[in-house]
Amino acid sequence: MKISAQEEYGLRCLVQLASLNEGESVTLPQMAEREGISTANAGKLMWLLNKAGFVQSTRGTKGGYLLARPANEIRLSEIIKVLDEDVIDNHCGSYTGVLDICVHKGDCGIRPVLVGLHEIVENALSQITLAQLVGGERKVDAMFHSIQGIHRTLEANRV
Amino acid sequence: MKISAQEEYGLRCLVQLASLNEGESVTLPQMAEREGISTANAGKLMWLLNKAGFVQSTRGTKGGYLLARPANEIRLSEIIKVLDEDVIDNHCGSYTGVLDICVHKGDCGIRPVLVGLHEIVENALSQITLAQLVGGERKVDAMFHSIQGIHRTLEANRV
DNA sequence: GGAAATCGTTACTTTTTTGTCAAGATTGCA
DNA sequence: TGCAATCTTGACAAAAAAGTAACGATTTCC
Repeated sequence: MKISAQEEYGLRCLVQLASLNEGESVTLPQMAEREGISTANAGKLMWLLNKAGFVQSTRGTKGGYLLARPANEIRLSEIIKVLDEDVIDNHCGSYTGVLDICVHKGDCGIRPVLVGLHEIVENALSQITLAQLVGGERKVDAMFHSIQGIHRTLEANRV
Repeated sequence: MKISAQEEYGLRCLVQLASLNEGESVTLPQMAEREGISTANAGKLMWLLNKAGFVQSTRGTKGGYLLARPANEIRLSEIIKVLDEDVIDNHCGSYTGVLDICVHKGDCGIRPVLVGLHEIVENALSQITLAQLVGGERKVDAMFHSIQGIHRTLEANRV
C-alpha cells in the first residue's frame, strides 16, 4: 500500500496552515520551500484544497493561504478523500459499494480484507484532526496510546 | 491510499492456490482466466512469489503452481511486503526507520500519523493468514468481529 | 495608473507503474 | 527422440501519477 505524494504533501501543507497564529497567512513559495517541493506543485495542491473548501486564499501583495475552517474541525479522513479517491481504494473497484468491475462478482476471496482495512483506516483517520497534529508530543502520545489499544483488541479477538 | 495492482492480484492468486485440494496445481492460463488478467501478467506475479518462497512451480505438461508452505502459516503482511515495499509506505521515506530523505528531519508534522497507520495495518494483516481467506462466511465473520472490536476500542480511547 | 506580488488554470513533460511480448528452458509423453 | 505443455526471463509498450511551465487574473502600494 502506498500513500500518494498528493496525499502526503497536501496534508503537510495543511499542517503548516494549522500552525499559523491568528491573522497570519502563508504564500506558495514559503509553503513550497518548507515542504521541499516546487512552487508549481504546491500551487496545484492548494488549488485542490481550495476548491474543496479547506483553505481560503487571497491574491496580490500580502496575499496567501489560511485555513477556511477551524483546525479542530477538520478530520484527516476528509482531507485524504479530497486528495485521493478514498482513504483506501484498490485497483478493481470500490469495495464499499458494489463490486462490478472485477471478475469476482459474488465470491471475491480478498474482499473481507479490503473492507476490513478500509474500516480500520477510515476509523483511525476520522478521529484525528489537524489541530492534533500541531505542537507537540502530548497529543502525539495520546494518539499512540489509542493505537496501542487497538493492538490489544486485535490480540484478544484473534481469529 | 492505494492498494497496488500487484498487491491485489498477487494476493488473489495466492488465495486460489490456498483453495486447492491435496495434490492439485494450477497453470498460469487457468489462474489468469480466473482473475481476469493476462497470462503474461499472472506469470510475472508468480515469478515474484516463487522467488520469495511462497509458491512452488513445476514446468512441462501437468506442471503448474502450488503453495510452498501451509496456508495457515502464510500471513498477509508477509505477502504484501514481497509484492510491494511494505504494508504502507510513503513518498518521503520509510517511517519505520530513519527519515533521511525528507526535509522534515526532526519535526515532521505528519510522522505520527504515518507511524500509527503503519502499525494498525501491519497488525491487522499479520493476524490474517491465507487459510482464513478460504472457504467461507464463518472465518470472514470472525475477522469482521475482530474489526468491530477495533472500532469499539478506538471509541473508548478517543483522543 | 502602473509595477510588483500573489493566486488560478490549463497544458505539457517526466517518471513510475502496469501490462505485453517474444524467445528460452524444462518436463512429460507418445 | 521429438513434440506439446508449461514455467522463466528480459526487453518493450501503454497508462497513470507526479511534477513543471506558462500565462492569465487579482490585489496592494506607490
